[in-house]
Amino acid sequence: MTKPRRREPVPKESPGLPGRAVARLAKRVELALGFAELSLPQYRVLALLAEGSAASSALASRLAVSPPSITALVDGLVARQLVERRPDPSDRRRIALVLTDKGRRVLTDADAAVGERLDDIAGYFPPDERMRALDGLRLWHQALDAYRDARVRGA
Amino acid sequence: MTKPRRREPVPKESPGLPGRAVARLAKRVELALGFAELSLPQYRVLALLAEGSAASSALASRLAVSPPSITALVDGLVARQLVERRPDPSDRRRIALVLTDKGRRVLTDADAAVGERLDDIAGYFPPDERMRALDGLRLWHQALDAYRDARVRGA
DNA sequence: TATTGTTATACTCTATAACTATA
DNA sequence: TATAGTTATAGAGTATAACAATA
Repeated sequence: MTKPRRREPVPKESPGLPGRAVARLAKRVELALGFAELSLPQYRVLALLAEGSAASSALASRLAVSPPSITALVDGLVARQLVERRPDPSDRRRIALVLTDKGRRVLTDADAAVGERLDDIAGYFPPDERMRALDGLRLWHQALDAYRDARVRGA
Repeated sequence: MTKPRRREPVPKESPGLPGRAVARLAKRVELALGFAELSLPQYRVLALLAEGSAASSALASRLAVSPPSITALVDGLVARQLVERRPDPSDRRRIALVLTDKGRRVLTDADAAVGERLDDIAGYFPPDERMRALDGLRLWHQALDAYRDARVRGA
C-alpha cells in the first residue's frame, strides 16, 4: 500500500489535477458556445469539418463517437444549414459532410465567443503568465492530432 | 471589413484555437472517465465536493447548472453511494451534499484514469514540452477558482 | 459477405415551469 | 412572501442492436 493517508481534500502541494482543469474549462466553453447556439459536440463537428470534408464514418472515428451519434448530430446541423450532406457518386453508400458558408460563419462566431470567455478566465492569471496559459492550450492541438491519428489507424 | 479572405481551412500560422483544444481534450477526458463509470458532469460534482461539502444550491451555482440538474445528477451519485444527502437541522429546507468514502475512492480512480490518458496524449509533445503542457493545464485551476468566485458573488 | 449509414430504443444531462416544504 | 429543493416535462447527445442499401 502506497496510499498515504485518505481523506486529503486535494493534494495541496500541486495546483490541481490536469483532468479536473479540463473538465471545468469544458463547462465554461460549453456556456460560451450557448451564445452561438452550439453544443460542445456540434462545435467539435464544425471544427473538424473546417479542416476538410469527411465521410460520416471518418467523422465518427475521428471524433470518437458512434455512427448513430453522428447521424443525430449532423441532422441538427443540416437542419440549420451549417452542414450539407453530399452523396458520393462513386460509392453510393458513402455521404460526404461539408461545412457550408453559413456553418463557417457560425464556427467563427463560436470561436470568438469561446476565445473571449477563455480570455476572461485567463485574466485571473498573473499578467506575465496570461499569454503562456492560452498558448499552452493551443499547443495541445498537435498532440491531439497525433494521438487521434494513431487511434484511428489502430482502429 | 477586416476579414481577410474567408474559406481558410485553419489559421495556419497559429497552432490552433484554445477553445477548440479544450473541446477536444474534454472528449478524451470523457472517454477516460468511462473506465470509472463516471460522466463529465458527475466528475465535476465529485471534484467539487472533494473540496468540501456544499448545499445543493451552492453546488448548482458553482458548477453553473440549474437546480433541477443538480437534483438529477446527485440522484445518480446517491444511488451509487458516492454522495450522501444530509439534511441541515438548523434550516430544514437545506440539504448538504457530502462525498462518501466510496465516492472519494471512485474520484481518485477517475483522476488516475484521466491522468493516464492525458499523459498518453502529452506523449506526442516534444520531450522537453511534455511536463510543461500538463503543468500548464493544472495552472488553470487557480484562474477558474477566481473566475467562478467572481461569478457566484455577482449572481 | 462486408461496409456505410440510418432507424429504433433507451439512458443521461440539460433547462424551464410548476410545486412542496420551510423560513 | 421568499427561499431551497424536487417533480414534471421536453430536447439534445450518447450508445447498442437491428436494419437497408450498396459494394
